[in-house]
Amino acid sequence: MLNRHTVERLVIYNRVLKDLAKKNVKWATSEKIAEILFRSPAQVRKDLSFLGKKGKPGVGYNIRSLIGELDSTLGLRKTWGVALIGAGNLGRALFHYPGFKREGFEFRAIFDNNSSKIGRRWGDITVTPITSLNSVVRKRKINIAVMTVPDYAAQEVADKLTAAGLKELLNFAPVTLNVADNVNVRYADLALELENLSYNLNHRALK
Amino acid sequence: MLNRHTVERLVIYNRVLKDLAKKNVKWATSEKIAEILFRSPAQVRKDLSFLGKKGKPGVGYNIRSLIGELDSTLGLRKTWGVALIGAGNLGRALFHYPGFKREGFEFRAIFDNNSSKIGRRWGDITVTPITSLNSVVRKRKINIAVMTVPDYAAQEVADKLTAAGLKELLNFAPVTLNVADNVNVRYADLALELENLSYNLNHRALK
DNA sequence: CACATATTGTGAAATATTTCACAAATAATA
DNA sequence: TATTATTTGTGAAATATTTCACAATATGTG
Repeated sequence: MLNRHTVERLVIYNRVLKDLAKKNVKWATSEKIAEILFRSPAQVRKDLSFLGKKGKPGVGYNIRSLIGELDSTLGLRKTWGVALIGAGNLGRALFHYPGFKREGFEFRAIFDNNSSKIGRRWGDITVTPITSLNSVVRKRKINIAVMTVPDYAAQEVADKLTAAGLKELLNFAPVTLNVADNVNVRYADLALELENLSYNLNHRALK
Repeated sequence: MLNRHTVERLVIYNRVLKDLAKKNVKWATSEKIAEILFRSPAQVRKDLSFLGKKGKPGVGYNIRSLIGELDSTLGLRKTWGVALIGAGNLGRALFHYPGFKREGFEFRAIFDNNSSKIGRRWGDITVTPITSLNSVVRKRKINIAVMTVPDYAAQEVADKLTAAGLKELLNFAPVTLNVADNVNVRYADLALELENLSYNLNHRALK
């Protein structure tokens, strides 16, 4: 089992390699990859070494085979079922985000408790109240939940999702969720991202 | 100058403290804060110690004064001007995201080169072609750019933004940007977030 | 084939980050 | 006021992560 930081980097190597493949590049050295990502070649090699011996000394890594290996390790050869919880503006944007389908993530359900939204159709999916969660998760093989609910609702929604057996959550609500150890939450807190930039701005101003 | 990881945590402490303040809690110990965030009390204390001595032994931290200190350090007492580059679905969702204004981030310009979007009004802001970037950045005091442009356009847009003097970028395009050392980029790559979860799913399946 | 050149894979060394542990400081109690 | 309970702030120790450095391996050339 790889640690979180390594996986975060593998995911990025994969993207960079797919970019290079699109440009018809066949081979890349650890130095080349490191240069694109502003990292050290040693780190790239150590990270990639977790995949087994895939590089050729004197030559580098074969991009196609490395992408294949990364896709396997990262679980990107499969299609995963995604449920969207919260049919608001942000939910809609994510639902239409092209990057998801491309990597095998398929929205299969949309939940919202707002009666003005229930029953509406987004593409071929109907917005459903969250009371139907358990059966939908089972029937449509949902693996991942993307939470775009208001902050006050987030913990309760997370409880329901995990009770329904979901273990992988992507949370856009600005709340730290309290979940069991075997549940993974990734936080995409957009305001916090800006606040990090704000610190830099402020620090520049003070200099 | 604090390191990136510390700032990332300060930003989260600030959010947690504001939550507690909303619930009328007046004091919090490092242990309490750590518990909410699943971290160690020692780390909370060490992080907060960068603000100077703000805690009271035997009691903990006064939430109001700590929030004030964090807001100052993080630059959240000021209002920052934000430009949105890319008037698509995701851009629209971010534009309406309530968390930004609350913390003093104000959208003051929207750029898009798509002629069908130029001239449209979002609230009281008109979508403008990116050719007007330099003058708008100056006139409307833009400090931060939020990039929701397609991946193929991202580097070129980043070049223009930095040429216009912007040094803080929040990038939603799935591309590693090549920028000068004095420019900060934060990446919000939504597909990568799902791919991290995918690794966990896959690993569970293999067990 | 011998030699030169390039780059991997990986223990060991160097850095960075986190936790420990405890003296100092505060408050509550008698 | 003395005593007890807490909890901070912080050097030192423990962990974790990254980089170094080099033997091993692949390719190209004459």
